[in-house]
Amino acid sequence: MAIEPELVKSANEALAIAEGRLEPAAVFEPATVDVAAIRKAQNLSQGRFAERYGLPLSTIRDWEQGRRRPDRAAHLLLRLIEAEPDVVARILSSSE
Amino acid sequence: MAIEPELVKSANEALAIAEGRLEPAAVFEPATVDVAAIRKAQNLSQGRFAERYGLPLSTIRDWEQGRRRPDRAAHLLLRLIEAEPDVVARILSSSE
DNA sequence: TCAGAGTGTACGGCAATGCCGTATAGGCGG
DNA sequence: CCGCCTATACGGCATTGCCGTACACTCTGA
Repeated sequence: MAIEPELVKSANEALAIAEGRLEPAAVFEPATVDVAAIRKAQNLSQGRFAERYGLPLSTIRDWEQGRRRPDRAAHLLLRLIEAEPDVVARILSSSE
Repeated sequence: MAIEPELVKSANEALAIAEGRLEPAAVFEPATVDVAAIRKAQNLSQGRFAERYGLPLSTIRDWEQGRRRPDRAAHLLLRLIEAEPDVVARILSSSE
């Protein structure tokens, strides 16, 4: 197996970070969100949840089934729905 | 020019709706959002806006330049940012 | 007992977006 | 004149958004 310069570089970087000689770069957080949990905390079925927040049912399904991962905007929105469900619902209903 | 059965069908449908014989189907609202306006209302540059709400600058750009249109989740999020900027910022900052 | 409604899992599939990068241009302070 | 900030424009690929269909399970009323 040939030596991969890129891997060597990365390994040295990891070592440097581990030893505190380097700051870890911004990492792309897996950003997991338990959509089902957020939804269930509000006692809503997938359908009613989707309807309540104006999102496509199929998209909710994809998220819950792990087939797709919500992008950043969706991610933030979900956290808002989790923390302030009524505020979100109010904004949505106003002017729609 | 050949007759297009689909168009004829649509035309008849439109007529039926116009005459009240049929309910208009759910229409996909163009759902335009003036991201730049929302951002400027908060006196933020594209960069600071993106940073403030944890969104990729490139995505903000795409939206403002009309190259891409925010999907439903993003759309709702933008309306939340517009109406309740501080609530959104607060939720975002908590736990990140 | 069985048809039907409601809920959820699973997945095919295409158009469209998300997000990264680079090039270009105008304004501004040093 | 150079560097910095801000914004427009766009190439490009992986991934998602969203629609549709098929199945399985549970509950309810005829």
